[in-house]
Amino acid sequence: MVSDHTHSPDNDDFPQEINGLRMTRQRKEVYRCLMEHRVHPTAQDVFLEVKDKLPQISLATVYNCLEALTQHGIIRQVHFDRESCRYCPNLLDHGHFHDQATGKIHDVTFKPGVKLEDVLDLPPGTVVSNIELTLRGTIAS
Amino acid sequence: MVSDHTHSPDNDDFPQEINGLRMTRQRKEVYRCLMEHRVHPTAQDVFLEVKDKLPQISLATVYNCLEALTQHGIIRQVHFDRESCRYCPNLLDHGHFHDQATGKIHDVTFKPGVKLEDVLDLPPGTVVSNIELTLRGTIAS
DNA sequence: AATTAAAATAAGAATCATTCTTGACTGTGG
DNA sequence: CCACAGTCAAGAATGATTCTTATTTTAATT
Ligand SMILES: [Mn+2]
Ligand SMILES: [Mn+2]
Ligand SMILES: [Zn+2]
Ligand SMILES: [Zn+2]
Repeated sequence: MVSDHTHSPDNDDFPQEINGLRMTRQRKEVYRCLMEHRVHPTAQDVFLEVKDKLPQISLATVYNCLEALTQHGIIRQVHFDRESCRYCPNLLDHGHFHDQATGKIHDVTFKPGVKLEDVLDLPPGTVVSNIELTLRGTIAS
Repeated sequence: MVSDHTHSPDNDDFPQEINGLRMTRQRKEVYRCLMEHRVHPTAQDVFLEVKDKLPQISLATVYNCLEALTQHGIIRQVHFDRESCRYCPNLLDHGHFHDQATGKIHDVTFKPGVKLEDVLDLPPGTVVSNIELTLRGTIAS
């Protein structure tokens, strides 16, 4: 990994640090990949994409980057059954709809003003720290 | 697998067949385990429990049984991130709350009359065939 | 510019839940 | 009794993820 002392093209307009996490070249590219395409890729998908920019990157490093970004609340994991994890840079409360016809995954938001407590029969005193909502189906044309 | 021609104790009041699936001794015990405890066990959990009744059963057979029961709509898989699958015999629409203090998993039902379309911003024409709702948190005493 | 310690990366090995493969067994009906 | 279809057990294979370790990079200091 040859580094340029003066003005590397990766020093773009990109912040050097997010949420206290140092944004290395690898982390920047991984994050940029998620932000640009927003298709909820797997680690493998990200790996193939990022290799264009950083040919020497390894899959393990992609996993490391995704883990670091996740731990610092910059992105989130998305799970579909036991398939490979997918990653999402949308930090707003939302669920995921898997279109079984196209294979695409769409973000799904709650209608404005909706709170889970209004809708679910939770035991009194329940404090919910995390929600994962996954839908599957099709979209009629 | 010694079988009793006359009146094995497993021929109880248990149906010979559910949803077109022949209920063998192994499948009966696996299903009974889920129905009796209702703690959303993993395949490994079921294996350890069922071994009391069928000491020669293998983990692979437990997986086979759980798969057969799932395919015939008798039980359902429950996923928590990428942990081992868990299994649930409650066929009503419901989600799962994972109490992070106790580690226990509780079924969570929707309040009566609630429909997803009332709550989610789904693209028009969306046909939802499957929902998975997972919550994590704690219950204040 | 050189020195140093801490953090990050690359490469491959290890892990482990799950699935697959294969050969043996069971029960039913002819 | 025999053939057939359905099941089962045991272990091998798979594959996503994690771990290990040596190397490289970074940022801070002389
Ligand atoms: Mn590409
Ligand atoms: Mn037991
Ligand atoms: Zn998303
Ligand atoms: Zn349940």
